[in-house]
Amino acid sequence: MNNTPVTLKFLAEKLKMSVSTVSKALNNYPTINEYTKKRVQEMARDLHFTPNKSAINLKERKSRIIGVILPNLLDHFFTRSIYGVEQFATQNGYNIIISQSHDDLQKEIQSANMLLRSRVDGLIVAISKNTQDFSHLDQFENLGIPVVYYTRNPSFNLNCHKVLGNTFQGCYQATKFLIDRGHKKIAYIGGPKMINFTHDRFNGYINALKDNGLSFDADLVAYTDFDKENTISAIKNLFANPANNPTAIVAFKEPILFDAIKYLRNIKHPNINEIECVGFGNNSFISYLDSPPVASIEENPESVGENAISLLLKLINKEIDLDNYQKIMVDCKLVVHED
Amino acid sequence: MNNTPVTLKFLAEKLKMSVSTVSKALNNYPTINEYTKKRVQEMARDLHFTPNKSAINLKERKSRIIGVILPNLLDHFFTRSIYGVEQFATQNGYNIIISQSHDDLQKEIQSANMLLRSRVDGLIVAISKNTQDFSHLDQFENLGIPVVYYTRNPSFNLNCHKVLGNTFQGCYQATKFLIDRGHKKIAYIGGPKMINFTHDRFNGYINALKDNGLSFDADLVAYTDFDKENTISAIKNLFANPANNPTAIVAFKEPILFDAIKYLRNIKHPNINEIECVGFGNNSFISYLDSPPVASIEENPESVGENAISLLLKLINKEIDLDNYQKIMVDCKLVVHED
DNA sequence: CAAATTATTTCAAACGTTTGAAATCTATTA
DNA sequence: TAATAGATTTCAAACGTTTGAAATAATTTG
Repeated sequence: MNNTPVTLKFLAEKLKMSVSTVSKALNNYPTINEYTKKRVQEMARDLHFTPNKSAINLKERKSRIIGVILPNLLDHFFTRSIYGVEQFATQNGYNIIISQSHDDLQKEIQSANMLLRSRVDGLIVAISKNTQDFSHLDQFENLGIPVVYYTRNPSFNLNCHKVLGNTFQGCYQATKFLIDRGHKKIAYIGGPKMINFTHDRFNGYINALKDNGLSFDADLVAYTDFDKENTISAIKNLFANPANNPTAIVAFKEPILFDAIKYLRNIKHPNINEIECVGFGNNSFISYLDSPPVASIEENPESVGENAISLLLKLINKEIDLDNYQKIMVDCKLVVHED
Repeated sequence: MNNTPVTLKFLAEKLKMSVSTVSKALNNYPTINEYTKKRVQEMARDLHFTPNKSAINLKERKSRIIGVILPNLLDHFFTRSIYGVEQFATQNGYNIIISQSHDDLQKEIQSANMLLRSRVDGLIVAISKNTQDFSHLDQFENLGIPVVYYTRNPSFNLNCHKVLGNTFQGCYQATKFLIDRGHKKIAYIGGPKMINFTHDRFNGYINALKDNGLSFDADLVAYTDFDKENTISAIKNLFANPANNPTAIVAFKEPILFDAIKYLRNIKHPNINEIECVGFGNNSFISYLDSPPVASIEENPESVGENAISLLLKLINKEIDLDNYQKIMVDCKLVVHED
């Protein structure tokens, strides 16, 4: 229970020298005598001196903290992306404070304000489902604190920095893959229409069809808002009319496929073993499923995170101007599941 | 791009009053005139004054930040526990900095040092697999900063605060559940022997057997270190001798069961549909499996997290003495999967 | 209306650093 | 050996708050 905190002043008194000498010695200033440095550094080590970050932040007018706001940590996409952010941030001497909005605008505003008070040097944010107004985030840019939107972003607004998964390319590739495997009737199950990239993915699907001489059939397309009931009914519709009879499915998200597969097994669909599925996610539990998806669209969340923090750091270091808005697309990778 | 930061001084100049009046007005001091308060607060709002946390921390000698060190965020147990921690911390005006050790001691030491520099007011930690030496964590307590170990903890050391899942009770309950369903030959697949609660869980299993008049059979017990190959071979062993022929399995972790189920299906085990499994986890993907576990042992990670932060806050507020070591057990709940 | 209260505001130091400028010490040069 | 240059150390202000003590203003009292 060492009560007196070990500060520069404390070290200075012990060593009978001034606070500035101690500070400079620890920061390896060239004007400080080598022997003095050695003495100071040894004493600092022995007494477990730990520089007070608050004091440094106050003095340097920065915090070396990056704020991250995201909907939640239960979604593997986000936790994996955090991995990339943390890795890169730590390497560059930054810490991150993660704050979950739980897809609630009020909570997101609270988080933003808290991070503003903490004087974060930059912000990485995946907005909540119902963020329409951005004033709580705009305040950062108004103060010169860079903001990078990643994944979930204000799609209509071009005047912000964005790092996104190239969801068009991912969906295109997946559809093409199924076409190459001989499928002619490929169904598409999309996500909620208000989510940014619902459209991009759909376009990837459409374009792949067109580029490969398949015609688009509206009856092969369904949407779900991820609600289980909703998903099931979308799937039912898709298979209701025997004229459709898709032999393959591309899905917005893998869990949709899991529901689809379960449904098809339940109704004992005659072609269950021929139907091939691909979805966004690459969930590690796939290998335990009985009729697993043939492939997954891996969104490389770590890479998305790393690109976001890397861009943010460039903005912080003024290597890129704040108003020189960047948009970075991170390619997806099709992972084929052998068995 | 507002360049001059809005500080108390800035407000004071605008309002032609002293910095202390402004400060006290914002903090609602009773000695400050109501009208003055109103003027100050309005100006602060209009100019988007945001108090500088570094300055406050420096002055108050605390950070209102709680450090959390955990192995990783990919494990749902931890992300769910974070939910509880964050919730409770935010309610009490604390922020959390999460740092992943990736089960690497060096990284854990780094994280600890970083959090020490950040002058966290308290620490919650789930230690890495190979943490034997605790000096990097002991420094916190030496400085009077409370540390609460949760889940993964130094089992041999009683002189520390701990919040743990009641893994004995969970395993007991699960085994009892299977016994009540008529099983006589219940296998147990345990985790790595060096993990703290491997023993507790095993004891839960054993005690449930004994308390219900079943004799313990060493042939029905296997261990795995979670490595896939290792798990498979453990399962093989269990079913190799037809004399064993377990009709139920209790597993240390659900993924073990997934492997087991997959294996049994692969080898077309004759009693596949009669074998009932229970494991720790309550993974949401269970519902998609073809022969899913009959029940899950839900460890209530949110509650574990909440208990950890709640204890930590009591230690910070000196409602509990630092050396009055606490051990809190959070009960598990058996979740039966209907179908 | 001066003195005593009470209400309100301001002063000034402190928290723990950093850093340019000034001061001091040491060694070199003429 | 005094002047100069170079090496090293110290001074002092600043970062943005908080807060007890001191100062001032406004009000009440005798």
